[in-house]
Parts: sequence; structure tokens; C-alpha cells
Amino acid sequence: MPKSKICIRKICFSVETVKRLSLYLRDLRKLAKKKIQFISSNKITQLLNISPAQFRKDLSYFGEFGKRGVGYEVEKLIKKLEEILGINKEWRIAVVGVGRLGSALLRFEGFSKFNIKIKTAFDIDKKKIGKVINGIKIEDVGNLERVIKKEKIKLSLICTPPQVAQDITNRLVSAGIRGILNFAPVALKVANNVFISNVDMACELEQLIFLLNNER
Amino acid sequence: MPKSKICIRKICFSVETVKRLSLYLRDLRKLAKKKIQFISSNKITQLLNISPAQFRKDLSYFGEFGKRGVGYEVEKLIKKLEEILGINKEWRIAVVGVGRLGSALLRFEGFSKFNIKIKTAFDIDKKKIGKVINGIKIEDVGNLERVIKKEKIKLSLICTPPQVAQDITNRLVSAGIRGILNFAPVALKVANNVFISNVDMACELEQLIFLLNNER
DNA sequence: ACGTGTGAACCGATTCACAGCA
DNA sequence: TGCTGTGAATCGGTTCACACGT
Repeated sequence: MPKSKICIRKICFSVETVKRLSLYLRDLRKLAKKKIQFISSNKITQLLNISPAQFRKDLSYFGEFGKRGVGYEVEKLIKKLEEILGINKEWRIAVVGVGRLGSALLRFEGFSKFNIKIKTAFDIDKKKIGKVINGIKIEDVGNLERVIKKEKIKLSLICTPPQVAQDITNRLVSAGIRGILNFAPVALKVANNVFISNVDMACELEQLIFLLNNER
Repeated sequence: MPKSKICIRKICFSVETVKRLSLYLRDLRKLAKKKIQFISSNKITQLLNISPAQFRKDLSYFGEFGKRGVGYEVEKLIKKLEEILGINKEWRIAVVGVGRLGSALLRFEGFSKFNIKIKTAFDIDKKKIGKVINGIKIEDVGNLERVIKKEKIKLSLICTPPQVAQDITNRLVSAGIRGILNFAPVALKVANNVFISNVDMACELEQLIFLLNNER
């Protein structure tokens, strides 16, 4: 599989660059809280296990944000990154599947810093439908298309059992969803104008097991 | 093959290879359930968005498991992968932080297929300590070192707030933990004989936002 | 003929190293 | 001097292409 590349104005970079920008932003905000005004690529990357050259290269795809001999102005760079990442406006998302994980995500506070707002949730279980968790009403999955279209939601999390994840995906896409964060342990098939990111906790743990098991 | 045994330690491959092995295993098990006996690299990778060459290369680091002209015997390959991945024995793990996410993970069934068993959980909240979730007793985080050492646990999940994650990490490592799956949004510092894998849901979502925001 | 296993070629991401500027 | 920005060099993972075995 060829790795998907992102090209903006003839400049190409990988999704890894984008993930790192999020990490930079998170640390810059911590620095801002500590009232630190300037930071060098060397200092900030020490906290992150990333090379200073990588940091500078990542930023270079989007412009010149530093002052030679000085470093980067923390507040200014935060603004720039928020702009680059597209989180200066609110992103409304849906959650499909309000089981253990789904309901944990409905209460997850970590999204708000990126201006992500869970707007609606769906489940098939009659006992859950109508309930409100953390201000989010659980809808009947039968209404999925209608609600997604009405609310013009473009992003969704999938926390369903794996057997139904592909079907849900198809329905989400036909309703206008363009990005999916998938927690179900299956590879979803979508048209190539739909973006998918997978979070596979069992595989991540398995990787650690392999490493421990093969030391030396 | 005599070659593979000797060379496995000299041959280098990435953790991506290991993650893919987990994916292969998952799909092979599905095929086994459907009573499919043989599968070619071509067929199995169609389901996974991975190239056939990648599949063969990944396996080649560990030996020769296929029959030329035929493909791979499903049951046999499952056994081999379980062996390679080190999940022919049970792995006992700990969970630190029984908040929304932590308690969802205590109930998560997806680990069992990889022979992963959550043995113990820790929290600081007196109201949670002593409770039992899904058969797992929540211990006082004050007893972390003692329990980890007593149970000889080598793997842990961290689901604490980010502010305390580094402190918990230090304590886990000093108690003998060698692998950490970190859900807290911070970069943890550890000695290089400790393995860390990060699951950062906000960054994953942010990546999708970026893609949607920069189309065309 | 068919599909694996694998060295070689390729390609993209990371790092280097230094010019350029405060 | 100090640190950024970036073309060039490097490094490593993926894919190619074909020899080999069935």
C-alpha cells in the first residue's frame, strides 16, 4: 500500500507531520501557561523525543515562524498551529456505538482543546436510546442518516462491534461523513475521498508483548 | 529453514511489521472460522489494504510458512503467528487510573484474543478502591509497587490524568514494569529498556480534521 | 502454471550540515 | 554568537521482479 501523502501548494508531507504538529501545540500550550515567551526547537523537542531538525522541517512546510538566533514566540506559534490544524473553528462529530468505550468517549474531555465537540451519539439498544450522557442525547441508529445530514456532521467515531462496523461505515459515508476514527478491530473499506484513522488497542499492546518477548 | 533461525536476530524489521502480524492473525482466525484451509498472500491482503509483497516480506523475517503454488495453510499460520507474537502464553497486565477510559478498558473483551488478561487496577479515589469491575479488584494506588512486584506484572496501561502520568510511569518502572501502553496525552520519559506505545485519540482525530480542512 | 521467498531497486521520511539572519 | 530554514545526504521501509519449488 502506498502511503498517503498530503500535498498543499505543491509541498508534500506525511500525516506523521500533522500528528506531530498536534503534539507541538499541546506542549506549546503548557509553555504558555508557564508564561514562557520564547522557545527554541532544541528545547521544545527535548520534551517530546523528537529531533530539533524534525520540528523545524515540519514547520517549514507551512511557513517561517521562528526568529533566527532567538527561537519561536510561543503565543504566536500556538495561533499559527491552531490555524494550520484547522481548529480555529469548531468541529462537530458523531459517535456510533455507546458501549463501554463509546460512553467513555462521550465523557472524554481531551477533545475540547482541539475544538472538537461531540454533537450526537447513536446506538441500537432501546434501553440506551433517549438517554443523555454528558449533555449528548443518544439517538436511535435507525435515524443515523437523517441526523447526520440535518446536523451536517462530517466526522464520526465508530465504537461498534466489528461485525457491524462496515455497514455503519457505508451508512455514515452515504450520509455525508468524510472522516472516521475507527475503534472497531476491522479494516474498513471506503472510497478514497473518505479519510480513516484506526485506533487498535489490542495491536498496540501486542506490539509491546512482542518486544518484551524478544529481548536480547 | 536453518537460515531463518540464525538470522532472525540479525535481521531487522520495524514495529510496523509486528502490528501487521497482529492484523494478519485476526483475519486468519476469521478465515479459520469459515473453514477456509488455504489462503494466498493476494487474497488475504485484499481484505486489509496491505500489499501482497508486504505480507510475504513480513512473514519472511520469521521463516517460510507458505507452499509455493498454493498459499498458506490457515491453521498452521495461525499457530506460527501466535508463537511469533508470544501469545501462546498468558500476559498479565495492570491498569492505572480507573476513570471513564480505565473502567471501559477493564471491561474490554478485545484483549483476550491475544491472551492478555487484566490482573489488577489502581486508582487514587477512595470511593473506587475495593470495588470490583469485571472481576478485577481496584487497588489503592499507594500499593502499586507492592502489588506489581508480588504479581510479577510486566505490562501496564496508563489511563491517568496527564499531570500524574510521568510519576506513575516512574513508579511502575521501578516496580518492574517493562512495557507501557499510554493513553495519557503526554510524552513519557523512560530508560531505553522500557517500551512505550502511545494511544492519542485527540491527535488521531485532529489528523482527520486537518485532512478535511485541506482538501483539494 | 501458480504463488512463495527474497535480493535489488525504489521511494519517502528523517537527519545532516551549513548558509543566512538577528 | 545562536538558532532558524532548507537543500543534500542518508537511512530504512516498501515494492518490484523473478528465481524457485510444487
